[in-house]
Amino acid sequence: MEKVTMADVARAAGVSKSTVSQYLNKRYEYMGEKTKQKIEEAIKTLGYQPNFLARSLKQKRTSFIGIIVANITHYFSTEVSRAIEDFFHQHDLQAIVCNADDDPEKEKKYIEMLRAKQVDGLIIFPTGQNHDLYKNMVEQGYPVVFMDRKVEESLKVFSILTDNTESTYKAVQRFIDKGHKNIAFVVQPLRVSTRLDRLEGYKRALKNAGIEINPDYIVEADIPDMKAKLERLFSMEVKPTALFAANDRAFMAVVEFLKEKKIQLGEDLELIVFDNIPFAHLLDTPISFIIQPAREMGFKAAELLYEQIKQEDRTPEVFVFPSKMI
Amino acid sequence: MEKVTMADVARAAGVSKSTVSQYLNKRYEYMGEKTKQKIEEAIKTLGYQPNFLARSLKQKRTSFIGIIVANITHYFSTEVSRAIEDFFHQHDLQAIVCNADDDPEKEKKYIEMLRAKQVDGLIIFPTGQNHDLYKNMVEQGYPVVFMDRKVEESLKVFSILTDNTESTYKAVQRFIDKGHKNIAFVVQPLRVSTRLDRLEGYKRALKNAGIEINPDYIVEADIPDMKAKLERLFSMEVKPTALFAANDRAFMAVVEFLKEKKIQLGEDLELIVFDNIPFAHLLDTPISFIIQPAREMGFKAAELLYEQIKQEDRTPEVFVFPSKMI
DNA sequence: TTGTAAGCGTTATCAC
DNA sequence: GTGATAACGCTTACAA
Repeated sequence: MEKVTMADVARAAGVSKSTVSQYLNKRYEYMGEKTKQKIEEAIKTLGYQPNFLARSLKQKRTSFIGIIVANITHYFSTEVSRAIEDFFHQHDLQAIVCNADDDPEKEKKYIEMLRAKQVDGLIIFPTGQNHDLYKNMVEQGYPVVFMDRKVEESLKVFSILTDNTESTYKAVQRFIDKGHKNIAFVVQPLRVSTRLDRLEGYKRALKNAGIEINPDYIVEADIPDMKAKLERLFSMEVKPTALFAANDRAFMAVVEFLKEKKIQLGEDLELIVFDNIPFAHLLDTPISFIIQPAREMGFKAAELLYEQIKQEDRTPEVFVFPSKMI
Repeated sequence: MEKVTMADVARAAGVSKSTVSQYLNKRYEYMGEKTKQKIEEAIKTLGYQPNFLARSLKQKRTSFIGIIVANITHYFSTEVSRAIEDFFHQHDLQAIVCNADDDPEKEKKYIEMLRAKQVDGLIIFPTGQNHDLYKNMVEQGYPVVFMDRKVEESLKVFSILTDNTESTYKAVQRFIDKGHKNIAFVVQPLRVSTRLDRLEGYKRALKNAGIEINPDYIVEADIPDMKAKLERLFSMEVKPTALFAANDRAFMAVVEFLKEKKIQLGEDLELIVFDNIPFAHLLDTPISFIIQPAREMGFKAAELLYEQIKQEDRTPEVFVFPSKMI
């Protein structure tokens, strides 16, 4: 195993550790040409590999940043993460992606682990249940950016969101314009702000059109239970003619259900989904998607985090990126 | 920012650093109950968070492992990575995923970076162009497992592969059984073993059936150039009636092309793809997929790496997981 | 231009 | 049971 250390190189080159360190950090302004060469050679022959851990300990930065995703199975999350990774790769930082799996305990564990391992900052898709932790980080001035979901208003933090209510409102409006009256809304448990905001948009659109909100048309269920609830929805006397899926996972559940029941998309039912799915353009079905500008959002988050890491002070702000329907 | 260190806790609790360390490592066999409580209290009031970096430096392990993926845009890669992450999560190690983007230079950079940062081991989807580096790691006894693609035979390493040639052979055989004679093979540059092996299976199947291999039916191109080459393929006098896409990216390019040209899948052309794609089951098109047991492969790789990390010696071996067509 | 020595925050080995 | 003290491998004043 590797054991060659800077001291070995120094010895081999007949110089001191500090000189080697200078060399490694490319500070050869005032370095003798021969010293430089001797070091170079020693490194080669010994096969020396610097230990960044030791450096990090000293410098108090690891060039790692963490991304804690509430649920990685949302395509949106992976798109955003990828954008963040790309940004940091350009700045020679490495992103570490952790999946909290919608579990606040796991989220907590990850936040603590990453902080213990001294990552330089965190971008979090919050589960929303760890306010104290969030607050703690913010108060300590630890670089952090929240993504996708709101955290308690009182926390002064950088957040990146999309216009959930607005976009949903417009989409449902579209259904209404087309003459739909029986519009279903399918969503996972309303624990998080995105889902609540989208529901709000749905309700507002109906209200605005003078359509009564029928609670039976609002299907709230965990993915495993969704099928059963959909079963109930589609066995109602007055079946919905349009359906809004509040995210990609809900959408998947719906499509699977429809396939099974042989309900024809476009004919028996119109569908709008909040979120993009990979290869959406491959489907030649008449589904509309509300697409968040994932890459832009990711880049912005990365940029905001990077500024904090570089200690460029700036008051926290919430950035809202509008989504587009296609 | 956080600055509370073990020394602070020790001082506050009126004990020595070593005792605190004992406490943190849950070695309270021989620890006075009151000392324990004093430490506990000091930690609480100071809000002490241990610094794992320092510990890692001392213990020479970081509880990080790296995954270097040749190209993360292959769905297979993300499936495998996820399985690996899951495995290590159970063992309290964190995976760091890096995307080499099919670029050997980038791969090299990542390998060096991760090793410099002292990750405990590496699972690599090799680009294949960094033999010296690979060799170097193996010779130094650094824990490493190769995934998906073969590296030079001479290297005695753990590898996880699928039966590329066999599976392709069978698939093409199926085309032939159905009466197809003009079977195209679409692939990205034949730089890597998987693609070569799949091509080998294709050729063998044709040969075995006494069908002459027509080089014009073998489309080898980078994704951006693929469209042009497909254009050429489908403007031949004798158009292919069946097409084998050597991976998901090639498949995507093909489907886009077909859509544009309004060529009907199933009617004008039959399609088999090597690789799964997300939501494949949503498509109600008559496409066959050759699916690698990604999770199993990932778990196996993780397990093999973990054994190495735990210093459980074992001679390197190549594991071949059969794929299945659906 | 190069060397000395003191950290960085832990853990580990011994004494006591 | 607990505490000095020396590592771990590097960076960084400060000296020389």
